[in-house]
Amino acid sequence: MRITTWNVNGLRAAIRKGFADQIAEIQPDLLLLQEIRVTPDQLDEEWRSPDGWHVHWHPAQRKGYSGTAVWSRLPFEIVGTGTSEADPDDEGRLISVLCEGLNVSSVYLPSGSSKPERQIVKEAWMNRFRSWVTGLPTTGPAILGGDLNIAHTEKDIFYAKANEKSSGFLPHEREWFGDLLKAGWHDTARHHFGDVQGPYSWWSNRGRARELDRGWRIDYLLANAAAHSRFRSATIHREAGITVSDHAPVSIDLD
Amino acid sequence: MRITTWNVNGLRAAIRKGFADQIAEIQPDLLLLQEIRVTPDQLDEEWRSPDGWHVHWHPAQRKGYSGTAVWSRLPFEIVGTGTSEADPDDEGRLISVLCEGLNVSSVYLPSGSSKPERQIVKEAWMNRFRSWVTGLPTTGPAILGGDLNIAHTEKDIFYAKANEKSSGFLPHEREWFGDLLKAGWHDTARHHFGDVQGPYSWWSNRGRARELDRGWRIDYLLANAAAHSRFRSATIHREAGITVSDHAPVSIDLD
DNA sequence: CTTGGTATG
DNA sequence: CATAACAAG
Repeated sequence: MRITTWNVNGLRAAIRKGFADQIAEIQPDLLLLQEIRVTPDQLDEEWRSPDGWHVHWHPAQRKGYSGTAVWSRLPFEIVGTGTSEADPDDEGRLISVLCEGLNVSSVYLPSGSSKPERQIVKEAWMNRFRSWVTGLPTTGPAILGGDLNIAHTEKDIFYAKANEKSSGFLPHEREWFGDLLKAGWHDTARHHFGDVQGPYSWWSNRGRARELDRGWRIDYLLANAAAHSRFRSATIHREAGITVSDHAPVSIDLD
Repeated sequence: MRITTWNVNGLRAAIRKGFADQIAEIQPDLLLLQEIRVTPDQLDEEWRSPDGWHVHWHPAQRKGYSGTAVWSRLPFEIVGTGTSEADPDDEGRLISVLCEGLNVSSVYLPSGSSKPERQIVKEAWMNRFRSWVTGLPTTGPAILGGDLNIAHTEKDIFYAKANEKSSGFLPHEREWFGDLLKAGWHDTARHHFGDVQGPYSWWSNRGRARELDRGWRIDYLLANAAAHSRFRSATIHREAGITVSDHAPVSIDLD
C-alpha cells in the first residue's frame, strides 16, 4: 500500500493547478494533506466528497488558514484530533485515523519563521506533540506523516550554515526531531535514500530556489517498528508538485 | 487639442494590462485619471515622471484607494484640490489645473453602491461639488472631466427600469446632474452623439455586461460655454479600455 | 468580478 | 513570492 503526505499550500489553488492529475499519477492508497486552507463547505461537492475516496477534513477555525485532511481508498475510523483532550486543535494540525489496522496521522507543525511569537507557539506545539507521540499505543503499526517544519540534519537542507539561526533548523528543533528517532520512529525517506544530500521536499518561492534545488526536507513519513518492518520504498515526487505547491508530495510503499 | 478622461481602476493593474499602448493610440494632450489607487512613490520612476509629460498626482491618504491625476503634454499650473479650503480632499477626488488658459479638472465622485454610509458620503460630496462648481470663475474656458458615478438619463444606462433605486441612477442624483447642465455646463458626448441609447463608458465586471454592452455612461467631459464654443468632437474609446479597466476612456477634441 | 492591502507562510 | 480574507467598487 502507498501512503503519501503533501502540504498543498491551499487546496483550492492546488486544484486549479492540477492536484487531481498529480494524485492520479502518484496513486496513493492513503493521502495525508496539510495546509488545506479551506473548510469542506467552501469546496464543490466533487471535491468535498471525491469519488472513490473516504475523506475526513480537519480544517482550522480561522478561514483560509492551516488545516489537515486524510483521504483513503479504504474505509477508516477517526482515532482523534489534536494532542490531548485539553487541546482543541483549532488550527486543525493533527488528525489520526485507523485504516486496515494501521494507525496513520496527518500533522502540520506551526511555522516559526514569521515572527518570534509564532516560534513560541511552534515550540509549545512541539512539546505537546512529543507527549502525544509518547502516549501512542506501541502495539500495532503506525505512521506519522506531515510537514514538521524542521529539517533534521545538514543533509536535509541546502544552506545549512546560513540557516543555523533560522526557525526550522535551530539546534534544539533538530534535537527534538532526533529524539523522535531515538524513541523508535524511523525516518523512512532517509532510510531509503541513505546518507546523501537531500532529497528536499520544500523550496522557497523566492528567487529560483526550486529550479536550483536549494530546498529543505521538512515533510516526513515516520514509521514505528511494526510499520517499518513492512517498509519497501520511499519517493519524493520532486516533479509532481512543481505546478501545484511549494512542497513536493512524499510517499512510502508498505507491504 | 484632445482631452481624455479615464477611470483606470488601479493604475498599476492598468499598466500591466497595456495602459501605455492605449494612451499611445488615443494621443491625448491632456489626460485626466481617476481611481489611480497608487501613490507616486509606489511607481517606478518611468511611470512617476513619464517621458514627454507634465504630471501631477493627487492620491488618497489611504493606500490603494481612489486618487486622481492630471497628465499634460504642455506645462500647467495647479489651481487647487478639493472643493474648498475646508475640504482636505484626503480621498484625492478633485484636482484642477490651468493649461494654456484652459481650466481643467479631474474629478472622481464617491460610489454609493457598496453601503448606505457611502451613499451619504457621496451626497455630501455632491453638495460640496455643486457649491464648488458655482464658485468657478466664469470668464475663461473650463472642462470638468471624470467619473461622476451618476448616469443622467435613460439613454445613459442599459437597465434603466431595474436601476431606478440603484445608487448612480437615483432620481435626485439625475436631477443633480441636470442642474449642472442648467448652470451652463455642456455634456459634450451627449451633444456629439445625440439622443441615442449610450454609448456607455462603464460596465460591471460581473456576468458578461461588457460583451453584451449592458453599461452605464458615468464618465463625462463637461464644457462651459467658452470651452464648448471650441468643441469639435467626442469619442468613447469602447475598445481601448477592454483589456485595461472596467471604464472606457472618454475624449473630446477642441479647436 | 476585480484591485489592492494585509496576514501568514 | 504565493495563498487567501477582506474592503471597496
